[in-house]
Amino acid sequence: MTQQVNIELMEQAAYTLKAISHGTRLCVISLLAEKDEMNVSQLMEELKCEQSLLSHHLTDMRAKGILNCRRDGKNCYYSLKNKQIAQIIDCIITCKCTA
Amino acid sequence: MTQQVNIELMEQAAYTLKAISHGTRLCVISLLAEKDEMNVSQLMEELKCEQSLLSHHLTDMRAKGILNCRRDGKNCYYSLKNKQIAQIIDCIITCKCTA
DNA sequence: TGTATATATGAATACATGTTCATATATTTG
DNA sequence: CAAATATATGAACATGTATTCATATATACA
Repeated sequence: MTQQVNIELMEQAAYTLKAISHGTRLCVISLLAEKDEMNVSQLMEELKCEQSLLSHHLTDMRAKGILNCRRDGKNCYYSLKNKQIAQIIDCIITCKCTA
Repeated sequence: MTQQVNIELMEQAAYTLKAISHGTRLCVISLLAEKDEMNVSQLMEELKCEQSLLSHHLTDMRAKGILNCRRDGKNCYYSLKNKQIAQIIDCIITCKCTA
């Protein structure tokens, strides 16, 4: 009586996917995949995103285990908890191209 | 003056990601990656998902270019437009394990 | 200690997505 | 053609997510 799909596992995957399914958030991931670490001001500048809004995005992604944060003086440096997550971006783009 | 991230591209990627970021939808993708084609009744049975709700999910994923649909008599058979999309599931699961 | 800078937080609102229910449509078969 | 089966659709409602705005907190520095 083995299941064909592990529904629980898919729910977990969906939880993480939801947390990154947003233009700005994918941009953050893409940038952090390249630069390893960036502080909020740098991200704001790069993404032309308003301070508070960006902060909400970052805080949420951090809460959901996607980002790490380290404070250095006045600045907070964010980084990817697991760089592999950036592969998802390539994966979807490839899918659309191959479609 | 080259951009560091292609915001447009990330928005497009987010559009597709949003369309699959749901437990049931990931289950559908996972099943179709294995079985190539399944009709709505088979999916309903496998996923214990109510007819109308499943139909909405399928119709939307089809509209967003993720699924294909072919009618054969009374049945509609769904399939993945591009099997590569199933890699996203493995990708996230791996990310969480490696994290 | 007061002021400036960097970032976070909370509440309110706006917007999007998921779910349900009733009903419509397409196909097959008697 | 009427009934049964498989699936889709639309409207209403519920729920979740994004955005804004005002304000709080943390750190550095004069």
